[in-house]
Amino acid sequence: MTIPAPSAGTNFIRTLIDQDLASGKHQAIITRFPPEPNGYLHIGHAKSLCLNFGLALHYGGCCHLRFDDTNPVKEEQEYIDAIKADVRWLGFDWGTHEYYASDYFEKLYGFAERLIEKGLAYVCDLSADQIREYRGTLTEPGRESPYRNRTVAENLDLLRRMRAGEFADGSRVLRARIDMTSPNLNLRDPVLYRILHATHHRTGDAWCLYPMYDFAHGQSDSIEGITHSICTLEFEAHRPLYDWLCDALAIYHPQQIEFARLNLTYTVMSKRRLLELVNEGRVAGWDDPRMPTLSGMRRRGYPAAAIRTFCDRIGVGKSDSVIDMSVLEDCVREELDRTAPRAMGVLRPLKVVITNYPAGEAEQLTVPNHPKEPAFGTRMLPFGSELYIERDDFMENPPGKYFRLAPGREVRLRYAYIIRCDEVIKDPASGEIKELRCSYDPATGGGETPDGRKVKGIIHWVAAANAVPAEIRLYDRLFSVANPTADKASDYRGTLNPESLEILGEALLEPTLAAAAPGSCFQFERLGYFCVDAGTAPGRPRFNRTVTLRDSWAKMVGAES
RNA sequence: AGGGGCGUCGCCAAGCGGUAAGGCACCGGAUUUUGAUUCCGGCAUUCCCAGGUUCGAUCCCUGGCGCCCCUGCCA
Repeated sequence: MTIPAPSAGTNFIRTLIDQDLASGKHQAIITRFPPEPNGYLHIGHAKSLCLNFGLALHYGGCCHLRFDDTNPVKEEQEYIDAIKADVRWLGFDWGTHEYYASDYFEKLYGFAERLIEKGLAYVCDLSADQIREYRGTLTEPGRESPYRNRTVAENLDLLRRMRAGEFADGSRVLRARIDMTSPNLNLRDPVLYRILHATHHRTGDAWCLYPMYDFAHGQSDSIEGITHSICTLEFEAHRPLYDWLCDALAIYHPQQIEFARLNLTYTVMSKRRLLELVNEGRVAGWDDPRMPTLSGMRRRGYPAAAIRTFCDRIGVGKSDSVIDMSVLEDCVREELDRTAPRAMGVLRPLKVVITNYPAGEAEQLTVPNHPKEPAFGTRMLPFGSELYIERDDFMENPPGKYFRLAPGREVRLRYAYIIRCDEVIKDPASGEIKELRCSYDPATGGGETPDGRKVKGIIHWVAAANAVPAEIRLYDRLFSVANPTADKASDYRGTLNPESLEILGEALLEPTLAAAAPGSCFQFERLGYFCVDAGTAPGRPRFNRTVTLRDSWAKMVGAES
């Protein structure tokens, strides 16, 4: 596994840590990545991963992987396994530092009793609806619960009986005793524990009492000695509670720091919505190549290194932002240009017969696997009298500046000869072009043009004789609008792009591609980067298009229409 | 409306009182057996607005305006 290089750029969090190190507040830093195992990781998590692990790498500190598993009704082992696989794939190593909030349940419960003993928490019998009523609103203060002044002894007794399973779900909760008039609603006696008779994926039925996020997260940070607890902006209003709890319990007090979560154009980034897309069958699963999940991107062919570069490039700040998808695609192209061997494949084949090439004969061309990197070596490419070219590379009535094949025109077959189109054969009934009759110039092999004539167009091709039939999946943006959730009046699903997946069943590839291993990535010359799908069947490969090449011709044509 | 944040180029983002980095996108041009890559050049007299302090302000002060988050026994 390649070791990710720590980011070169700086940000407000690094500035803050530099100060903490300089002032002697800390000698070393410990961060953590705290996913809840209730879904798969997405590119937004990658930002957090790169930040937290990157900081540890940069400062020679340590980053813990901690599962925030305090809600048994939503969490599953499947997600834990998937999350660990994704973190590893991204290139990060948590060593022995794999933790679970559920490992701290006993300790957390002890904290609860400590709070009660200090008169800082109480058992409340109000229903969920009543608690909401008592909480007040953004502008009006809340009212104190009638159970707020129970004695320490009574609270302790009740909490113990809650733990013992004497009460039904929802009948009682443990609350912090803070201030019902606080302008920060999180401080209006927040719920710390709720009763949940549910089987936990790790602790089984040992508990029927589960801590809320606010009473688990900061405490777990404290237990692990986290120095900088980095979370997203929406937890900003929780920070006063985070601080209050650490102080009330008189435990080690980590510093919570918030940053802006990642948003990407043409996709959604909430686990709830991604789960909906999966459950409603709008995509083929969490790892559908159109999904912004790490597993989806991996299947799509995005290299982990490209995702790390992306996270570096976008920076870390506190202002809400939406990153253009082109930034990610640029990172993917940059990485793949360096690392992907070249190959030839025809997506939508058009038959070409070379009339002056001896029928039945063939030759083997030796061609490079990378235009700039000799270390990639060479491979053999068969050439014969029957070939296939891309339908797009021929036009009967080409517009100006089109320099591919057209009747009477010449074009070079990449790494082979120059051919001229002599005849167009059509289906008499439909008028569809069935085949091209061309002649080749034997003197122009290997890139030679002895007479110095100019042939601007170079196209890719595949020899018919040994062509490998393949299925190619073309992906486009999942949504057809840049910000699917911007319009709060309508459902984001209405903006799903109906053309986000196009399946091409008749593609033809050069022979070497038949044996390509699942997951391996190639550049199909002039088309884009493609990777062998994880679910590919032997004998008939299935490729996913990772990303197209930049295409200034398409841009020019698109601009005119 | 109460509280907490944020506002520098189309999208991100440096900048921390001394006269606006960088990336993506976009537009030119060179090289090229991928209309790819690479390369070279262009792209904010201006930092949400208005006042003020200062020799000097994107950076400090005051007042506006705009956007985001908070009323789960989710995280």
